[in-house]
Amino acid sequence: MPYSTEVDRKWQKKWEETKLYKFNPQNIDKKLYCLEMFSYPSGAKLHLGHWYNYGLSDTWARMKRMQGFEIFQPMGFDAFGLPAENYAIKTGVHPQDSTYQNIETMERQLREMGAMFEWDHEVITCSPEYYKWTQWIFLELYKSGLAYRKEAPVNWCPSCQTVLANEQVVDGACERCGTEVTKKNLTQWFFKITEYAQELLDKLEELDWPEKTKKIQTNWIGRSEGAEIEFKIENKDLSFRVFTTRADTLLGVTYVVLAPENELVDKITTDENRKAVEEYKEFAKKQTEIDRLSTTREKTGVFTGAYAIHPITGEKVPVWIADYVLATYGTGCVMAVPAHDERDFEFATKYNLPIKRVIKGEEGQVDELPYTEYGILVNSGEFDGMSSADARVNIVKKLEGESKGELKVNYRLRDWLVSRQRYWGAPIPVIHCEHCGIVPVPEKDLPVLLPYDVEFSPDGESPLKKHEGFMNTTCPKCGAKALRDPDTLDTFVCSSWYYLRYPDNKNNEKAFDTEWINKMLPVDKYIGGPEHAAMHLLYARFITKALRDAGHLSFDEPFKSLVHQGIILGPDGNRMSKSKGNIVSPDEYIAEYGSDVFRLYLAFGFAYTEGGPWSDDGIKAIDRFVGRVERIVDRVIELRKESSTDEIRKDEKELNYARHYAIKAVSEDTEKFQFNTSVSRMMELVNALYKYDQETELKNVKYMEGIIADLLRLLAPFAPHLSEELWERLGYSYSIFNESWPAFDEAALVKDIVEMAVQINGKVRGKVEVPSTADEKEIEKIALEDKKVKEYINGKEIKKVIVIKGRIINIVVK
RNA sequence: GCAGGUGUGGCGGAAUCGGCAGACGCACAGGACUUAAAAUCCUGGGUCUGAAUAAGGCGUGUGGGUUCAAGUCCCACCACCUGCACCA
Repeated sequence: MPYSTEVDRKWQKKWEETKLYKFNPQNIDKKLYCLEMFSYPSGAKLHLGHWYNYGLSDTWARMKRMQGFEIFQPMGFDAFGLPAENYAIKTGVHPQDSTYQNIETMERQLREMGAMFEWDHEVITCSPEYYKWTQWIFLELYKSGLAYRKEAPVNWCPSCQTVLANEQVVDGACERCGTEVTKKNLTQWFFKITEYAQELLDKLEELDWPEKTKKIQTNWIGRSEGAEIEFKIENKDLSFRVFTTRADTLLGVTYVVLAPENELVDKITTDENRKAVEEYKEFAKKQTEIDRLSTTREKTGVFTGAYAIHPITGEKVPVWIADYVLATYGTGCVMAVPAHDERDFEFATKYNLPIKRVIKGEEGQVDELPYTEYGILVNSGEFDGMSSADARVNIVKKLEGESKGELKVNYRLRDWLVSRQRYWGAPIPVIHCEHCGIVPVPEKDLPVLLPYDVEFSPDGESPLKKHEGFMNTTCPKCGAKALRDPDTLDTFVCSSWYYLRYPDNKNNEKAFDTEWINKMLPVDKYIGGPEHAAMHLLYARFITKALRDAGHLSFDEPFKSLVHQGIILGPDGNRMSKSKGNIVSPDEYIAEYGSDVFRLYLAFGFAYTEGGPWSDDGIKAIDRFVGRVERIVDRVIELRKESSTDEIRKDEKELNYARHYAIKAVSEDTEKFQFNTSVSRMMELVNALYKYDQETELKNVKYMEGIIADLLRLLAPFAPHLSEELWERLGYSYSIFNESWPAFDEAALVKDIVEMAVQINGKVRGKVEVPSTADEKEIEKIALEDKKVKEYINGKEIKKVIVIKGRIINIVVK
């Protein structure tokens, strides 16, 4: 039958019945773990982005299979999370019901894609069998001291009366109602990812990841080398430390600034200044995200009335508070050097604080204040004349002797806030007991089940808090009445370990078997969107390292090699969105053309990592190409009945060249996820076959058929159903995916005669044919004797002749 | 503001280490087949000057540079995109 969705269904059924793609653990030595970022079942359907990600990853994996690898390619669902809950608030449909319904639809669509997914290994993060182990991981981290609780400001929407996740804050406003988001202090759970900051940075080097992504992580971790320097408070037994990268400017300090939230503030504020300080703290707290993000905003602050003692000069410097100092970075205190820092300069100018130059530029350099470059120290006593680079070390060394300072590395990375005051997530498995404090739920009592009958309309409190049956429990330690933790885990926790569960998803005893997982992991190829560069990919790396240190696995990095697919835009060149009405939905196209045509278009129409605008004409072109392949297969079947030769003549050699050129290029390009050029090379091979059919009177039909068979082997990963169908039509045995990937013959790629361009003074003026065996001298001779070339060089002096074998001849004349 | 990326025909996009720019395809034009159309098959093509299958000029965001040779390397700039954003 001609290619259609019927063909798709026929082969999907057969593949499933014969369990063709089932991973065989016996072949563990050839295992290849190919993983795509699993999908979030919020929309009811699979969208184009899923197809682009999964379809072409499957193409890559299929080639690898044919090259002899044992492929493990699982699929699952990242099923907890806010969209399902928001949908529930809007429509009243329970998140669990809508989620499982969406999963069902998406599973069906994923099957229709015809990928090799191991459905036996599916994981769904909202199922108790899965989140039991998410909770277990939380407890493992708690045991290792990597999970802790502290009060922290969280995003708060005053209109919805609820806490928002960072992703829900769009440009400082609530994603749902547009109200400006403020901060609210709540006691929250954190994972101590900062403890791994250095390793997360160091190990990036050895990963086969896009450089861009590594750069994003490097910036996100934000390592900064500097020093901590201690200042004492005048007349009090109190001190604080500042973090600075410019210890060389220490002698230029004219005041110091604490973050308004710093706990020292209350202790040092004088009575005269207390009112102003309290007011300012209140003002700082009310700052909305929008205000804070505004870069044009003027700096504000107030004097506390207290003075600090300069650690070197012993001078008094005023202590201010200002919200340009962040409580969460460094020590939450800074030394202000207005002469050499733009922010301090602006602040000092506004509040009439002294400005003292301590660095001057090199001779002749413009060094107007604020001068933030390195230079030579002045006004710095014993350090005068020293370079900034030397001074920033020497000054700290001097302080070190008096234990008033030390060199220090700081990171921009913050600990990961994992608790959410939301319903649709994994409950945090701890119990709060009046007598024993925080008590982890014993492993045997896991999972802490998420109850179904919960009122989840938002009113600022965790929905679980209102569920008495859930909240009330007994303390596992002392047996007294106790309460459960009402918060749920950030969904990024669920997705930070799913790749560990896939290979051992049925394990009831453990999250995974250590020995087995050490064989199956790390993931050999991970494919997904670049939007996860900082969050998911960093969290997953952290969880892997934490579990390694807890003794549960023995590898350092979860994803050896990473590829990001690009984004497919609407036909108008804009990002697809409902409001723009430019959404392309895969289903209609698949119904019309079949899933292979759809996949093949995705492969051919875009540079994989770039993406680009969708085009209906493009998919039609692929439909035509598929027709051409089908017709040439039918043609050769017909030719079997006609007379044939066994000779390998010039035409056969030419056709063979096209074959091996295609094999080589498709192998190399597909390996690199360059699907578009791979398809181009197959088109060229098809064109060559048509030419042979058209122009060669008496054909070597056997030879032609052999080349068509190779074409189908190359095409199989790109158009699995079609290729399987045509393979069968040719009478070959099931399945084409048990065939091995064709190898190319270097000898077939060597032509007897090659054409080379001849340049005169860098411009192409002619072409010559030279035997491929000719050496440079001979090539030069042939070129110089060429009639056309002679005309150009006639009467001119030949200065130089450059011959690049197989490429070009350049004759320089005067 | 800082960091990174991109810029190539009417369009999607190719071009390994600096070596014939525009592979492959779309759209377009011409031809074959057909009563006709569609489909199919073949041919053409960066652009400008030329009747031209003659010859030549100009061409990879802009301006310089290195080189026998630059889309590719170096310097400066422009536009768009992404990430971070008072990080001391």
